[in-house]
Amino acid sequence: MASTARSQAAADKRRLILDAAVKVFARQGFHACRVSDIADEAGVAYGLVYHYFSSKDEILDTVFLERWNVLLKVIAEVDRAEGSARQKLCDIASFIVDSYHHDPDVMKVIIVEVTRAANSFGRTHLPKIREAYSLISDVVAKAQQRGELRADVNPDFAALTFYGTIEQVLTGWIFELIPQSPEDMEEAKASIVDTICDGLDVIGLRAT
Amino acid sequence: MASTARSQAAADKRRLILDAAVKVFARQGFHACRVSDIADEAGVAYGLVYHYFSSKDEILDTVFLERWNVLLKVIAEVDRAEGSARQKLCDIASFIVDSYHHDPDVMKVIIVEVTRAANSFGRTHLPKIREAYSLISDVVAKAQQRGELRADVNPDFAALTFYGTIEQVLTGWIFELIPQSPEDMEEAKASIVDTICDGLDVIGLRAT
DNA sequence: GGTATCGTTGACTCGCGAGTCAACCAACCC
DNA sequence: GGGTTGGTTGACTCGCGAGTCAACGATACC
Repeated sequence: MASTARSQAAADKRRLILDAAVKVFARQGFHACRVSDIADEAGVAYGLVYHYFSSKDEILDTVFLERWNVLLKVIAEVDRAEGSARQKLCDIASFIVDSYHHDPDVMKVIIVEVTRAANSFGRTHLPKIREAYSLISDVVAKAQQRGELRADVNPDFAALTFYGTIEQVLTGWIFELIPQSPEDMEEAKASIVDTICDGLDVIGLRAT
Repeated sequence: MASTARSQAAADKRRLILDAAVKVFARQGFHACRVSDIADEAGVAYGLVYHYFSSKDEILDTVFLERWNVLLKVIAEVDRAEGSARQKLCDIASFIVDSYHHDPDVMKVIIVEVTRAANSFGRTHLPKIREAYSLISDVVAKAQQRGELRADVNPDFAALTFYGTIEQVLTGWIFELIPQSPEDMEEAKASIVDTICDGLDVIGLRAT
């Protein structure tokens, strides 16, 4: 109904600008780039950006929320499903790694400009970011109740470790500190979960 | 020799500005604050800041390097000392946690404005930051050779997990996501190492 | 006590880039 | 085909804040 040729074209333009913004943010960083860079990348006039978005900030907010809400939905679904804690954590890690594999730019922007940008957008979106921590914490807590995971680790702390490791791995890829071939990515999924669940100690050395 | 009353006073002023900058950076963030805020906080004239530092950036660089070099020295010393891997990792975690306990503002600035600021100062100081990863990786690798830690975990990956967890915990404290009484901090030291070394799984569930 | 040195001052410049706006144009409607 | 709506344009404004600089003042040295 609201889908005349005209309003469809408008929606496309908005998408076009959003996608261009992701590219530019990923390439130059949010603060280092100018709004004119986004307009140029999208091939539209400067002013049009302000027709679709009220500010430069709003563009980044939109990029972040669009993707983060998907992540939250996926984690919640994983939590509700049947399966072991290890499987669930693996599913979550896999989804994030696959997201990066599929579209490195969006993930780079989200992590570098929001999640890790504690003083600017990270602060604004702290509640949203905490939701993810909290959902992961739930997965751990439930598994502890089933006796599947050690009960003597604070589930919030476990969530911190799990998410922290994933973020570090993605950051490593983003800044080319660690290899990132498709095989490396596949391996990382397992490594993350194994390290978190099994620990670094050799078997048998484990403290009671 | 170079320690006339005058040059001593000059060194003190430099220190004064540096300390004021830490306070201001911690309170407002590097980008959000103005150089005049630093001058005000230090109780000196605007221009004097530029007598001691060539730019706003150089102030943050100085704050970061001063402290980070201490960290690198400590990790290297820990690595050289006798002791189990668990003890060494605990020493490193303790040093970082104690640093935060002793002077939260400096650590906040280092983490928020440099270490986590991947697109601005994090990029500039990447080599320095990597040194820390590399030193931690060495600690793990040596312990693996002694048969003390599992050999099937990439030591670089282990370093990522270890440092990532610590950074997340400090970030949690900085943004008041997790409790940070002196007892919490003491407990965190042990929790970090236990979780990393022992894993989340209940004993016996561990994969071969 | 005269003068060179160097710390200290704060008003000023200057470039940058986010956001505005008046005009323009193309599709749709009657 | 005249008019209305709504997308599109890009030159312009405007505030901000980093960095400059000319003048000032206190200490050291002879």
